Amino acid sequence: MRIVCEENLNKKLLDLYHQLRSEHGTLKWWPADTPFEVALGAILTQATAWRNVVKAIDNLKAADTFTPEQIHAISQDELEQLLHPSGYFRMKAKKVRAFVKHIVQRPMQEMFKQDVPELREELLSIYGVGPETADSIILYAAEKPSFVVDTYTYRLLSRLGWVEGNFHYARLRALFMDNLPHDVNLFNEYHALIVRHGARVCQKTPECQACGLQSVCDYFSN
DNA sequence: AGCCAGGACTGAG
DNA sequence: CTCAGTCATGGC
Repeated sequence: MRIVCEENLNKKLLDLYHQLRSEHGTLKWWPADTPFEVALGAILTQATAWRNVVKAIDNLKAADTFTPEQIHAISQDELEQLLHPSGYFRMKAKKVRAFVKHIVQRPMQEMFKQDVPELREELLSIYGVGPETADSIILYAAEKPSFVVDTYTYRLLSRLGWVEGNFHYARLRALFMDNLPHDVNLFNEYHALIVRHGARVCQKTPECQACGLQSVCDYFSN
């Protein structure tokens, strides 16, 4: 992946942000009540529709198995059954177990005392936590400025013609973080808007030649 | 009836 | 390091 146009990326990224906001409003993510629920959702939503994640989380709540300690106490088989509707349930159970094992020994609030680079490294060291999951936890649970990138982000920028080539997480994240103020609320809303845009608006229809959001397409087509 | 969803890990070249 | 294969359910 390479960045096509380097100049004025700062302004372009802010313009795109405001276009998305005018289209979708203010979202104030993440759909969860606690930092642990954010992390759980971040792992469960890997390559999975959010509606299926909700089913799994509801199962955990209904079984009164929703604290790190409670999840840590049950078996792999039991966890697999509860996570079943979220897909990849064997892998997800393994990942969730690795995560709770880590934070039972070292609570999230302790981890969150670190700065972003150290916190990110620690999260990445946990089995099942890759770059997007780590950044989601940092931004939406720890509330520290680490930009979250996903396939929707790549599609949008790719269709706008700002990047070319294969998806590259680190370069895409750097594109945002090197050209925007490190503001938690800005990063929060920006990623949320991109996902909302991608999931609800940007369909792969023939008429969607660019990104699918008409105002964005119109605005950046000149 | 396919196609694909807010990825990460593994092994091969 | 780059990349295909693997994991799996449920909604449209």
